[in-house]
Amino acid sequence: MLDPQLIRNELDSIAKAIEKRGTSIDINSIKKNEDKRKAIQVKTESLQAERNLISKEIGELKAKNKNTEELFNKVTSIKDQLDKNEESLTIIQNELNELLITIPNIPHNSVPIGKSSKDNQTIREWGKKPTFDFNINDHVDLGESLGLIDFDSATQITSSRFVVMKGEIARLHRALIQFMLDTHITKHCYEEINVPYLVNTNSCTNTGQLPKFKEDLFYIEEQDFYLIPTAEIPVTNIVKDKILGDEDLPIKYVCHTPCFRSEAGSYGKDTRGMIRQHQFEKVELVQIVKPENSYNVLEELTLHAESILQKLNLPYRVVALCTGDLGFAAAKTYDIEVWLPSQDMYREISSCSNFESFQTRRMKARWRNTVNNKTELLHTLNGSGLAVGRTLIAVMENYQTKNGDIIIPDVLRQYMRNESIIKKP
RNA sequence: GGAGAGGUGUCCGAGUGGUUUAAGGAGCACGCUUGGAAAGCGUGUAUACGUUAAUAGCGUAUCGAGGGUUCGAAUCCCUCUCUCUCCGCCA
Repeated sequence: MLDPQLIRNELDSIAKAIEKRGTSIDINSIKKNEDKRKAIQVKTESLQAERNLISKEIGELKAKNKNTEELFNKVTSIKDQLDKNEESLTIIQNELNELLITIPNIPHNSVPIGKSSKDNQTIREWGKKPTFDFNINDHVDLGESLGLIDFDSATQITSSRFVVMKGEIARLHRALIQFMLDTHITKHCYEEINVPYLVNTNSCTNTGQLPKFKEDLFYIEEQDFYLIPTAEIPVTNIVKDKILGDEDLPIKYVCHTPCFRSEAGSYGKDTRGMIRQHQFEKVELVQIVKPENSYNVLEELTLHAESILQKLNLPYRVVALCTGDLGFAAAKTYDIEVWLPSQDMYREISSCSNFESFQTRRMKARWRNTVNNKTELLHTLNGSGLAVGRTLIAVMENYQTKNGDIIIPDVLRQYMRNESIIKKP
């Protein structure tokens, strides 16, 4: 949600900024509704004030057993007016809110202008792409010939876009999670937390997944809960309705969860393998910070995610999303893309965003500024550190041998009984 | 799943229709007092929105959430929600 003050006073420049995303907002109906809202609200509040005053007088007179008929008549006519005003105020506020809640965040000045992912800007590349003197396999062939990845069973159990991992691959998957958590906890000073995987509507609205992107989520109608598509939702909502002190900040959480995405509208996309699943695991970094620090923190948080790839020695690049590719709630986003030899391209493995006060305004998450003692909205950031399934794919493909074995990266061996290779049986 | 009791400010806690403008206490902040501290005394101590040059005043809303009754609701009614206790079930 954007600042209502800004929307009121600088609607035109906001509209311009939003247009960079390739979406437009209905300035006229916002303006019209806002003017209407203001007029009705002022009128309603003054009627309420009048009513309160007279009601109090009635109370005082009654206490003295005096006649209240005159005041009674007066207040009755106010009440009729007030009822009408209150009713239309509620309607207009709801209408306005529905409009405002569908407006995306304003892109930061440093975000490159563009229409689609083609216009994203590569910021840096890291690592040396491996060369192979044999015909390489993708993770599907590798996993199936090892007998350790089983898509057929998953389809049988549930449907397509699910996977069963076994033995050393399941262990490697778990090793990645352990390694990521341990790194962020000990090297980058995040606090580990464990959160619910089912969330309510309000939490999803606060972080921006609702109301616009309901079709991307798995919904449990019975209880009106959603399966989380990312730990961002439960973790960020921890600060909902809180006023934090200077000493509480910054908040740095790392959280491992499964993520559930319906992937509606991606039929035919990445149908092979584990790239795009309905269920995958992710280690998520979330920071809640003072506004003045948020852009430095975005750089820092991105580096934290990158460091996992560096330690795994997986080649990657960092891309600044252009205005047209930016997510709904984000003001700025860096995607980290890992090298997948089988696809001969970089694929997204992390997305690090600064949401500024977009989410905290919906959440009412504030801190008390020690300089002026006023409450101010916090800034929120998050990034995958990293998507585990895709990291597993990258490890398998980049570390494969001619025999179809997988070399275990050095940093993971301590989690793998110090073994150095996953061999075919 | 069944039965019962609850949700009031930073915290504890009073409050069953009208000087409640949410009592009282604790905590915290500032001041007075003191050689210093404690005690004591005094003052202050929520959030959001509107109005405003203003973090001054004034107005409005908020006593778990939403709706209703009423001139007037923390208080009465309805729905939901969360917490606690007992029983049942259960990893």
